Amino acid sequence: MKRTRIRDIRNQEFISATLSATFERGFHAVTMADIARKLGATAASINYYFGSKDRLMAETMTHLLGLLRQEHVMALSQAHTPKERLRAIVEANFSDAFFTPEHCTFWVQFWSAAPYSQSLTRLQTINRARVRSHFRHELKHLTPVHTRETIRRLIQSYMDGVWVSVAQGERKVNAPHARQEAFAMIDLVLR
Amino acid sequence: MKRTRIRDIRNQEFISATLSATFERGFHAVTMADIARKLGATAASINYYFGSKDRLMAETMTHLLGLLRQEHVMALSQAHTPKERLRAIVEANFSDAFFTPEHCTFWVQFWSAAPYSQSLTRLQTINRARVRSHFRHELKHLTPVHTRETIRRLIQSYMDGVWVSVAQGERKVNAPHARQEAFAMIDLVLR
DNA sequence: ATTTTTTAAATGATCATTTAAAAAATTAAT
DNA sequence: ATTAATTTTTTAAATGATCATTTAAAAAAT
Repeated sequence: MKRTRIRDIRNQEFISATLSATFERGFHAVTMADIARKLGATAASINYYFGSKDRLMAETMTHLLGLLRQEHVMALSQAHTPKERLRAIVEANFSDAFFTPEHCTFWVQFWSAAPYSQSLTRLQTINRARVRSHFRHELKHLTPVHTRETIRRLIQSYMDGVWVSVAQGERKVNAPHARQEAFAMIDLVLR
Repeated sequence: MKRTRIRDIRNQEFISATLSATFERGFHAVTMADIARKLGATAASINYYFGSKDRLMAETMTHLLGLLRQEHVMALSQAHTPKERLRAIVEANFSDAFFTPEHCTFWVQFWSAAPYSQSLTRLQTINRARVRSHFRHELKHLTPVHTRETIRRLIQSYMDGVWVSVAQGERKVNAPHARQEAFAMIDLVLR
């Protein structure tokens, strides 16, 4: 009945602190102490809960992936046509909750680190396969087979690129506007 | 007359070694010793030539930026219409010499590190402003004003995204095919 | 009492950078 | 050319700083 209250709270808190500290200092420069300081805690307690910095980073990323999936599911519940379901993917990526400077920054740094870490590579592979498969499924109904993969890569690359430019601080973050531009992109690209 | 021969040779060699070692180990994980080892040299000699690791990284990036500009100028010399000049930007980004896994990887890691380094931010800002201005100039002749910025961002984000997916090892690198898909993208997007 | 959580301090490893000296290359003088 | 002096290049070793992680004990909670 009384299953681990504190532990869950700390997990959430440290993950939040990780996002915030990483945004400020960068994925590799950020130290355990930086993250702990955000909560007035100590680096040792992070290890008590997460075991290692690597695991903390991986769990933070897992948290973001979960959030993305959750936003996707939510958007999907309103969608009833293939085109709407395609737009639901875009809506999730550029949702108010998900499309923030902290998240974009963490994500881009994750891209940069993933190829050099077993556990991050695994997360990356799973997520990208999931999104790819959703795209393929919806595009089946929307575009002829010979252009399908080109169009899928175009849409996916576009979305990745937007994240890059946000992480670069180049674009003030405006989720509704990002969604609008992404929808315009889809309309251009699907005839 | 006898101006610095060795120095120029070493600069080139160390920059090459930096690209190669960074590709293997990652921007932040790679050590001076890793890079020096590629040449059978010693970390101290990198400092003799570059002064610091930061400067080495910045100069490596400067080298890549120079290569990109050079490819662009080359492609531009064959272009005679606005559309051709637009395509020249794309050609440079996906040219055989430039569009390699090593370069894409270094570039993505540069994106991730740039916001946290004065000197890298500077390089980043200058380069992106340059490319943006070329795009704007050519798009003036190709698309109505009210969609112009949206289309520019679309094309630029697409290109950035392709780099991300290459750095992810997700896409086997095939420069001619990348150019072809990018040209298809432009045609879709410009009516 | 017992278990869980937290911390201060110790540990140990890794590096970039500096230093001081050796090695190579270059120049100048015979 | 051959030496000798000078300058440039290279290195091994020292330095010093930074961290993640461990440990052992204290605090809090149950």
